[in-house]
Amino acid sequence: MLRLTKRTEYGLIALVHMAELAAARPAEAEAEVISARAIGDIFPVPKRMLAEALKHLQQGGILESTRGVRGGYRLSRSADQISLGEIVSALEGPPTLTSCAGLGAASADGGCEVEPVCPIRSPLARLRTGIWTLFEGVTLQALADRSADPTGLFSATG
Amino acid sequence: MLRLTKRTEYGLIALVHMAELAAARPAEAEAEVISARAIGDIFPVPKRMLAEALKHLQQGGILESTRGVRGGYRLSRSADQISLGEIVSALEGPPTLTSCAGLGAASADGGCEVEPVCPIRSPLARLRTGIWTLFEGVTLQALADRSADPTGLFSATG
DNA sequence: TTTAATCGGCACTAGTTTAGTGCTCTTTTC
DNA sequence: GAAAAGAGCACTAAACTAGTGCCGATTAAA
Repeated sequence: MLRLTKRTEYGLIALVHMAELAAARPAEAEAEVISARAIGDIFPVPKRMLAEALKHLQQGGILESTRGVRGGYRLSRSADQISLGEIVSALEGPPTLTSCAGLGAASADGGCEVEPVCPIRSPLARLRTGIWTLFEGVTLQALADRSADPTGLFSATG
Repeated sequence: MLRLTKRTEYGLIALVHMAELAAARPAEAEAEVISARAIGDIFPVPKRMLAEALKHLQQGGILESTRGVRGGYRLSRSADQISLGEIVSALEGPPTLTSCAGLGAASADGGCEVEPVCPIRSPLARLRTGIWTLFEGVTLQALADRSADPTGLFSATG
């Protein structure tokens, strides 16, 4: 039912936490790394799943990782340069909405039977674009700013 | 990954088809019923699943049904009075986005461990509202109008 | 140089959801 | 009464999700 996965939830929790840490730091200070373990100690989430999410975020270019003792993760950019669309895309792939409405205009996994006569392909593709635009317009910064006016979240939408 | 179910796809196909039939009819004419079989003969979709979808739409108050020979379904209102939000809600329940972010502000299935310290509950609830607003703003009429300007779909968003 | 913390990759299990089908009952027209 | 159509219940198989286990690679520190 249009639901995000747990992995995405955990990833978002970690990212928002990192963004809050960044906001509390003086602007000139370099971001310090924080380990998956440290985040897992703060929030009662399955640590392995959290690590899984962080790994995906690193592969998606949203986090930078440092290995070894004292290693960990940090945001690869400032929080206002990271969009929710990017995050969700890294954690569970771009939203497809329907099996046939992939991002490329063409069909999907082996071809859809209905496609030649399908009356909803085009409208659903437009709808998918609308959702995507919504996600692209929300920054990690906006997510982390708890005092933000709700409508402010979607200011970049129209 | 933010995907609609097949049942929803089939339901949407049927609804868009009915809306197109309605558009081709003179305004004063009463809508004729069309059977699940007849729709299934037009579009190559599993007929039973289609029937399942139509049943849900009837229960959701979007379609009216007539039983018996010559029975079938028809739209309970004109296509511009039916929102995509209603349709999706009837076919697969309202979009929840996350397990904890139900429509009622309170928690969900048995209580979330993270909730007391969760940094994303509020922002995700706002995001869910945004998606929901998007869905509410798209009418069946707009979905059925294939020549519509893509941006026209989302005119009711901002 | 050894140890321990940390990320990185592969694989596995159990539970839930989704897709699709079968059967029977009720209603209604012919 | 026969046939067409919706309504309801239950079932199976496949796919996806959540979560865990294990081990290798890297690196700072003792």
